[in-house]
Amino acid sequence: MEKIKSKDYLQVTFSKRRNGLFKKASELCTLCGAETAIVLYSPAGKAFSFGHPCVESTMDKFLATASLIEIGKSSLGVHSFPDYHRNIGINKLNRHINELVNQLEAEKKYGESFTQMEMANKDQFLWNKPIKNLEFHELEQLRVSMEELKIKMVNRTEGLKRASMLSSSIDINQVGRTEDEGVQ
Amino acid sequence: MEKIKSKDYLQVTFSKRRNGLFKKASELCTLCGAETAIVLYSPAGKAFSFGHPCVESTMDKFLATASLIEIGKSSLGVHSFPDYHRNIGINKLNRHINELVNQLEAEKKYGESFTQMEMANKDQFLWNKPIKNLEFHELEQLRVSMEELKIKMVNRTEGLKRASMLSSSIDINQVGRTEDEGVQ
DNA sequence: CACGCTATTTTTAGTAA
DNA sequence: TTTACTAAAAATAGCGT
Repeated sequence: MEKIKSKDYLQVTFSKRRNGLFKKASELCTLCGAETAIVLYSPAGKAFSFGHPCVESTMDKFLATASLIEIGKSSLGVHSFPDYHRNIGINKLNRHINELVNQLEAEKKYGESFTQMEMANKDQFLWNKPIKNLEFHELEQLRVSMEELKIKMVNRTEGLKRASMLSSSIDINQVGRTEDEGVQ
Repeated sequence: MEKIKSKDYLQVTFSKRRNGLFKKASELCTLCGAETAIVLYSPAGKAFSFGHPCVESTMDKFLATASLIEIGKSSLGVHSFPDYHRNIGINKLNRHINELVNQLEAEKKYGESFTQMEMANKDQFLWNKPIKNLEFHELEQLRVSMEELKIKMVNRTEGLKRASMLSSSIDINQVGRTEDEGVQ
């Protein structure tokens, strides 16, 4: 099976097979209640997408758990391209993946508390005033607030560093995790 | 076509059809040289992915252009589910998309400078020492450093707020863009 | 690009391992 | 979760509109 050379046939084939692929995906969704996200770029550079319940939610879920891992770093390019369905080495990778998932979940928590800190903090007004204009007791309050933030940030960056160091040694194109995270 | 009830058959069917889907995708890639990203969550919550040249690059490309739009918000659920292949309303959406793309590019910049600030700042040692142990001039330096960070953070949260407000008014499940962005 | 048509190839359900 | 087998169902190429 090779790349089609005739531009006309290429377009027609792409169009047909795209519909076929999306139909298969939709059948899989209805039949199994699976969550899906598909992104497709035509040879002309046009984007098509399909998702259930929607592209973004599924992608987000994926990015939230597997994200920092450079999944498929050299993945389906060239050498392993025809081997998408093989089942070798998956088990070997599960340890790494689980580590990463835990890593990332911890990371996510920091991220959430961090965001809350940014947005909804009761000391928000302190952060929005020029420091020059603050009274001394306000300054002290801000200092405490900043120190809290500092801790969260340090933890967060440490988490990121650890996660990225871990992930840099992994190279996969298909990942199955074993437990957790019920659908919905 | 309905959701399979028997758990055993559901698993088998999912496994088979997942392979079918990935095979179709890989054929589409070789035949047409298309870029692809597929993410699948099994009914058990297990993640599978396929991508060419890799999941991340294709996703990134997609997210960079269409991202914060809640693509397929009500997408393939119920009403529009069988209409995955329709091609209506694309032009109407392009304006929104362009707005969002600009929004996101600005947003991305803030995010990057913010991350740099966190991680690679030359004052990093200040952030890693207990505040109690800092000399006065170091404290002053840290204060400046924090004030800079504060500005970035405020900008960042403002950007996020604006972007999410914009995106909440859009609702599509398939997007074709008309110009730009040649493949590769 | 989308659609109809049809011979041919491919995929799938159902079953069992 | 995967594989093997087979009859039945579906997708596709190649053609034309």
